[in-house]
Amino acid sequence: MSTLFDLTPENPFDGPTQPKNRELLADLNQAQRDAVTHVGGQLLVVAGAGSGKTRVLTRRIAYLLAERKVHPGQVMAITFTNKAAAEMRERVVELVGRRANAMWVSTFHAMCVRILRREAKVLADVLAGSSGVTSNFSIYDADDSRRLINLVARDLDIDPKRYPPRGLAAQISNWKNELMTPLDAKAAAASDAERKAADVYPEYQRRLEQANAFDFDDLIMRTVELLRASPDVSEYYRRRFRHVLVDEYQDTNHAQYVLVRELSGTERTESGTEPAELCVVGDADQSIYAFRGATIRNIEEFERDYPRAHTILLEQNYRSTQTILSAANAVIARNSGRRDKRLWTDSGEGEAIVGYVADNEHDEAAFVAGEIDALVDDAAAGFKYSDVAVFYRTNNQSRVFEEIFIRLGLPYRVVGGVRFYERREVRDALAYLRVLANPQDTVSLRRILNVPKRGIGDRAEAAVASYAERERISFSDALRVAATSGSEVGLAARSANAIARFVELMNELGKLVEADEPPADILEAVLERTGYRAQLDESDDPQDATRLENLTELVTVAREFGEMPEAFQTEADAVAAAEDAEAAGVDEPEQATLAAFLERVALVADTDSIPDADGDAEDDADDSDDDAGVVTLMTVHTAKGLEYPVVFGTGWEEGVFPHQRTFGKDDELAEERRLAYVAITRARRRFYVSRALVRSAWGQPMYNPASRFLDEIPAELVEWRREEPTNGATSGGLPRAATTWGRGGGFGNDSAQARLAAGGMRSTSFSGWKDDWKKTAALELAVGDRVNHDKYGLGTVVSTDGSGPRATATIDFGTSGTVKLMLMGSVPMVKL
DNA sequence: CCCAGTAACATTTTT
DNA sequence: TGTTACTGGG
Repeated sequence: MSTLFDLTPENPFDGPTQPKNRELLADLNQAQRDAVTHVGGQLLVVAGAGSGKTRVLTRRIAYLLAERKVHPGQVMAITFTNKAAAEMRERVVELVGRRANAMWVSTFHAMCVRILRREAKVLADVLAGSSGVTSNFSIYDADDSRRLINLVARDLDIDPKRYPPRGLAAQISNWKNELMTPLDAKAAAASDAERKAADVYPEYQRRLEQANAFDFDDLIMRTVELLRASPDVSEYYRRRFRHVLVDEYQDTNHAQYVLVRELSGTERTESGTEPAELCVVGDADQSIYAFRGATIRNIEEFERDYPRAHTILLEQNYRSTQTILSAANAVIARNSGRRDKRLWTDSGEGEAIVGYVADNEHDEAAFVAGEIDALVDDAAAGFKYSDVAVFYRTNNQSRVFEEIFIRLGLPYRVVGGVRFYERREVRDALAYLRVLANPQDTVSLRRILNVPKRGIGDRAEAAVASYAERERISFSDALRVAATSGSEVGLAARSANAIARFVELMNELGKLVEADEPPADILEAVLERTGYRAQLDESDDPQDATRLENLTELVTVAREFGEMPEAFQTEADAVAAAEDAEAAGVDEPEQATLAAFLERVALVADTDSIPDADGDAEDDADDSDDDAGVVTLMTVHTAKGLEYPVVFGTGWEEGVFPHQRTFGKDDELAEERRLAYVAITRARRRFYVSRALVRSAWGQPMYNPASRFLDEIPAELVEWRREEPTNGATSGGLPRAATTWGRGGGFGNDSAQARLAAGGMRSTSFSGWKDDWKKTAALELAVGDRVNHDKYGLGTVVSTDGSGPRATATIDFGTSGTVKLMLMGSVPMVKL
């Protein structure tokens, strides 16, 4: 059975593929081959899940280079993630060799940054509202831009209660995604909230310009504006890139759509440049980012916008069993107005989908954990932990899984949530670097002005801000005035002195930048000289210890970046960057280095570290005792593009998945359904679906009926391991039943939870734990205690957290690693 | 200026 | 229920 999967030519992660040029087409099906070899005009490849879309893209590029003698420098491939870009480049290099490195393969955003930095001079001349922009501009992420919007809204006396900054930010972002200027927005604003946002928008843009900064949306929008405003620039890129390829096309928003159109062109230019060959690959059924501005319209109307476009459908799936595909097909078929597409495979029916109805979320987690245990134990099945993924709709659902996985000692990893570069200490440190690279960066400057505390309080900051406003100078310049003549700005001597010391500090650090010190050294200096590290060192808050570690990690990242840039940017990037810098007249390498590091950090998400099905995650410097890897937990959204032999789809309940918020909104419900489709189609061999009759939502027990998506899976495909009890209180499906189930603490003894409790596993009942935990002797541990754990062996308690049923201890088990364990109930561990 | 208490909030999030 | 952001007292 498993050989069926191993032998499929498709899974691009499997096995070495090194076809010679002639063999670029050998292992492709007809549709794939057509897509690879198609010549001319625009090509739309509608690639169903698992149909080998990445393979088609990479082969097409390889084919262009090897067979059609296209120069690599003429190829631009655009993706959404750095990971996808790196992967694509790597595979093309595997196919045709290193010269492929001369291609531009990058994300939309990275590509735009590259163009904007390169053309900064033109930009300042040509574009209204960009005269303050230089090539060392900062990139503001969502958090930065929200801060700035917050400042602007406050200045405009907008009530943050009625018009929360995040709402304003979202609205402005939407407008930018639609390429709407502040004027357009003003004209279009229909509601009160929109009018407020339209008031904020122009001022926000002004402040961005003043800060020499672009937000994420600007990167795209301003590039479009640049291409439109400057025929020379536009012509340059059109001539240069004769082949434009776009991955995940269904996720493009309007601005990105126009960007691609501007880059590739629709007709011959005056100077005789023909439109580039444009190849876009996507799947409307996997469009799950409409809430961020992605519009299916781009794919659905591709043919209308490009009347001569050719379309190719990839429907043969090389990933999943027919059972899984049939389920996915049946669910997605309920969406109206879609292009009919039915995935199929010749690899056989496979196992039935397994369904489970749990009493509550803890029972559901117990079922999942138990099942994973069984799958991995079953040597004949041959599954490793790393073959398994657990999906949920919202991040907060990960908690129960973590709890039980910890209790049972199942190795796991949660992907998503708070990301490294979003941690406060990391952002603080980076803010220093950004100010050093770009002193006009007001948001970063104000962020670190009094971090660590140095006596520049809110009042002083406000005084400087209003002085800057009054004199129409930047905050940074105002700060310098305040440092020399505090009274001019209206400051007490004490504040002025504090500011003077701060300015002096930044000047000192600035010398390091000018001296072309490597980013890591500058960062070290920042951490030392600002007292940031010292402050954390002195703290006895255990969280601060983690913060220190994160900062050390950041230094390491910077160090690696400085020492071997090839680990971060490819050789071609380096060459092109140098070339670009030269073209732009940027001949200050020290700027380039720090700026390059910051750019990297700004445009990189750390989803890049998702452990893949082979279990060798990039930054998995882990302590795993065996090579079985870890179970991966994540939201369905982050699962897009991935695949696992075994997938657990959890929380398939009305109100959870589909989410409550989407009720009554057809378009959003359709997107939820696509999300369900994505979830199912991630599975290669086994798919599990589960739901809980009762789930605590914000402290209150909620009774949730089965998800409509569950009902849409043909019944004959599902083998129910446990169904909803038909007797008793729950049959009515009324909220009052929730009380019965939620409060009763009882569960049928066929539940996974009950089995777990009865089966001698180290567990007490979950729903009754509030009453029970006191009876069960919880292990009382203190820092420094030595313990012996059945699974991990000898260890030392590093820290403890929580109390009562939530008590946990972080224990260093030496070679077995450091593990966080719950102490409630009978842990398989004794205190020595 | 700092912290602690509390009110308000609670999809999804490639960049 | 758990977290985060703000406010007011010390």
